[in-house]
Amino acid sequence: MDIGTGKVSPYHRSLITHYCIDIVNPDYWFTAGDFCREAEHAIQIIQSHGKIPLFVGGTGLYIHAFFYGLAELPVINSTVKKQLHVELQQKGLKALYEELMHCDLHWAQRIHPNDTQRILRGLEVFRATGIPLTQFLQSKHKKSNLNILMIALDVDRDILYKRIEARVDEMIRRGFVEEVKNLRAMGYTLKFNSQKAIGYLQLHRVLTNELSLSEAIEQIKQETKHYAKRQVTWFKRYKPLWVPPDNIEKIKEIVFEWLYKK
RNA sequence: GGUCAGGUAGCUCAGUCGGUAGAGCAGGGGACUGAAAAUCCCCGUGUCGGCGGUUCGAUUCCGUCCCUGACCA
Repeated sequence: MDIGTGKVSPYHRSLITHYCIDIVNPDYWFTAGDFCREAEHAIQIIQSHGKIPLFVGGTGLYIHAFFYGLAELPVINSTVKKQLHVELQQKGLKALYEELMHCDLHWAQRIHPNDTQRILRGLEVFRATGIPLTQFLQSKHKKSNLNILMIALDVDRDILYKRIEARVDEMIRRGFVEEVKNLRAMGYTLKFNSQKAIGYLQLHRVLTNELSLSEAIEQIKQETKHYAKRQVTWFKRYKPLWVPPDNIEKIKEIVFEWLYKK
């Protein structure tokens, strides 16, 4: 999964060591917890070389989980998850939400009755452990020892959206469809979570004749714009330093100023 | 040229038996504790094509003109 993920090129990777890339296969159910452990490990290596780690990316939950803590939670048995999906089909979401109100009222009140994913999460934790999710959440540990500088790239929305469209067109040009064909040939179909990522999902549907290529491209562009908007919402919350992305000198200046102040 | 069907929110369309209108999508804002490139919440005034007429009152009825589409010449 190189093209559709916008993975850093081998050339750039030869210049700067990147961590947490190519660490799992497409059949692995990667989680925020996995990310925190991998990132922690990477940080230790980087710091042992006397260097400063840079987190680069846009997955709001992963960043949040790493810097602001994640509760200690056991891995939930996948049969519990599968059972819940079956029940969702049979009984409907309302029934599951009502069950959640009985086993974890605090969680149920915190989330919206339409929020399928969080309803399932609350139930799977309770069913697997007998303990409400909200009780686990009280035990999170903060990484307060970290001194971080958060920089966010500030681009006008209409320019951002135009760049997203160009980026998707470029991915297609570079052989994104072929990449998904190859994944299918290796057995990586939509039953794997990794294949539900923006772009992969739509192209799998093209290859099963559920979508035309042009429809898929439009959808990928649209979904990416929505995603970018959600990322901006995450970042705003941390009150980062917003910098013009093309002004490298300005960014360097900010970073050095921060380093010396430290 | 004629007949018919349309012209309503950025787009696709509902609707008003006459009391100035609402859905989906797009767009904007927000939430976010192991699926997160996910999941979900909130936000809808627009000469209802133009001009006349009828009416207390017209986007709605009538006339006329303009535009689009289909069909007939």
